[in-house]
Amino acid sequence: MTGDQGRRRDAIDRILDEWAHERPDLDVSALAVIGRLSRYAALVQARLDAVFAEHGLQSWEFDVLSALRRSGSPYELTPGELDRALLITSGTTTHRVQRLEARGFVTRRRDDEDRRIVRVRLTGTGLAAHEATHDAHAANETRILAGLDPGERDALLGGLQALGRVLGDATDEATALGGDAR
Amino acid sequence: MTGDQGRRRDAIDRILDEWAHERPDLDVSALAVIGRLSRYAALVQARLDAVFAEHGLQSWEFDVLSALRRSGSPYELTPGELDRALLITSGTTTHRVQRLEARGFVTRRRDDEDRRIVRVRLTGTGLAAHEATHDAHAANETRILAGLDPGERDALLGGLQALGRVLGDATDEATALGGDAR
DNA sequence: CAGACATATCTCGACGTCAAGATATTCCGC
DNA sequence: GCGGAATATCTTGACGTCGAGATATGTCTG
Repeated sequence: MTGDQGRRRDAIDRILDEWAHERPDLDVSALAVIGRLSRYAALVQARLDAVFAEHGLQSWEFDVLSALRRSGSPYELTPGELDRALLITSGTTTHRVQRLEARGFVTRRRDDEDRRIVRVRLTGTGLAAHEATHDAHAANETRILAGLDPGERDALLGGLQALGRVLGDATDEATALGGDAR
Repeated sequence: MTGDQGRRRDAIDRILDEWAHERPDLDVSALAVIGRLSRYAALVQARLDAVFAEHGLQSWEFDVLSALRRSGSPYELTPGELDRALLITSGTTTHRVQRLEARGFVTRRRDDEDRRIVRVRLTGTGLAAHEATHDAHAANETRILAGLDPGERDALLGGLQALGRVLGDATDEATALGGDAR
């Protein structure tokens, strides 16, 4: 039902073949989707990492800088906001911010109104590091998808949007860990 | 061009909105795809992890057991084959196999013909652990996708297959790290 | 206004992974 | 059959993340 006539066989096809041989009774159609989602996300991430590395950044560094940048002037968020934006735990945020502070990319200061709150703010250096990397990163993302024809690309986007709906990824249901967008 | 009329807005839409406000000149259409790919892969993984945890397994444990199981009787692979099947480094494989051996799920032995090679074999206990978890896992994957209508699901699968082609994920080009399929 | 609860951040220890290189074994060309 | 290259696995140290809980501050209720 999914017309893979003539398509080049990939690593997931081989896994499906193995299951078909070992357990022909199984329905592997969900695996065909979820296996690819997982695998291709990892392959794409590796390609993104390569460009970040060329600019002397780790993915996690770019993620934080990007979250601050897109929040708009004065490029400032609290650790809690970073937790939620990046789907990471608070301990991870503390650690990330410490290292970005050490590189001079952000500053930290207590809020005076509510002294529980910390304000993490992009420095000029941090903004410059983001700017210097962002164009190459965006071009990289565009290049990765350039091999898709418009129909395929729309299908992928539409399918992912539907998946997002199913996963309940709407404003702040904030269930889980890992992953992010830059 | 991608008709998101009436679609519920998700976390990626909010990120795109922020960029549209901060840098209206940017083309964020690739981010709309790749951001979702990354985020949803992580959200799906969290759901899979939950079922593995109910069965006393970590994802990485199930991954290894599954690779051995689907390889067919005698359920035996070398560490190198596991590296390639699971997209992990050899050091990680050594570590994983040691811990699975400690749990009694696999055995390790040197090959007699070629003493560089190790044979990692599923034990009865390991096979049982896989069997006990596999059905729930498969049902979980099916359930995650159950909210998609057939057209959406085909679009997602087709889009991912096209992406796989673009990423060059064909037999053993083995570029990168992370991710896997179960 | 005291006490209980809520919120925000940080600390600590454990874990899984990677990258680079060490070791052991086999293959190959001469 | 010897020496160097190739292959397979393991070792080591560093790193990023998590989960649970500690600390500090703020809010609300009676």
